[in-house]
Amino acid sequence: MWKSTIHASNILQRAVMEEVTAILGGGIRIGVVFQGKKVRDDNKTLLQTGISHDYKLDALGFSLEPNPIQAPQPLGPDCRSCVLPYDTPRPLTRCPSPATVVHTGIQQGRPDDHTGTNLNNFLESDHDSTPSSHYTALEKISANSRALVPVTTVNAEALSVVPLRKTKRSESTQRRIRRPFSVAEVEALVQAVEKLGTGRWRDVKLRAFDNAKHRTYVDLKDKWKTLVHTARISPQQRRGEPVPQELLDRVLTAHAYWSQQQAKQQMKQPSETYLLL
DNA sequence: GTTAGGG
DNA sequence: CCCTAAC
Repeated sequence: MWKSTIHASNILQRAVMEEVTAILGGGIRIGVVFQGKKVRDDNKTLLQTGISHDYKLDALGFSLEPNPIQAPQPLGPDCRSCVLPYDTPRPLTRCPSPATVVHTGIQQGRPDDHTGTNLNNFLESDHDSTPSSHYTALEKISANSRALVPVTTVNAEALSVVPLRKTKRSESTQRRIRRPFSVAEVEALVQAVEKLGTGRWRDVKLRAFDNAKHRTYVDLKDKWKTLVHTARISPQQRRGEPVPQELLDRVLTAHAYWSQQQAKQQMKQPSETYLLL
């Protein structure tokens, strides 16, 4: 009976949680959340987002984020343990960079590229172990610092229901910081997959990202999944540093090749399971 | 520990 | 990215 209530509260709770947790150290920002998804103010209108002012307003929520200048900064390279012992709503435990200030001009352009351009055996091994790098914060800030607040009509009810309770994972595992793949990394991934296929991520990792501590084979597998998707959508729908079309083409080619390859292998070994039956 | 997929 | 069922 109270399903709808739970739903609404979950959305807001999660929204607040995510914002307060992942962006600490970022700039002050008021993000709008719709159906559990943050609404990017990129170039999409509320309408395009699905929010059309009269219904589903209960699915709208907002989130407030701490100002970077005020955000605590007594954190060292490893701040995974700076969490409050109590069920506080996600304390400021990130490792933001104090000196990092919003570069109002970075909007779409990413300050990312800092990775060597040597494709063959690039492999970054240093600047990756420091979560305090400003990239994350900068990205978020530059991405959308223009606070938009069309949350006027939000039901006071829905808001009041927000548990604002303890955040799961709080004490334990801190969500890893976002690290967009550079074109160089994509190049290495593609090259490795073309050679090893899409079912040996462990090997792909060892082959092309052996010294990239922050890239696990699961990450590579996930990245490949998004690359295939990216290659299929229109260039206009893609985000982040554009990946050379040439690479995306190779992704589709390799994906098609290994897909058939995988199908053939399953044809020869229908699993000895029922050979035993 | 590694795969494979959904969340 | 995370979470995890399967293996």
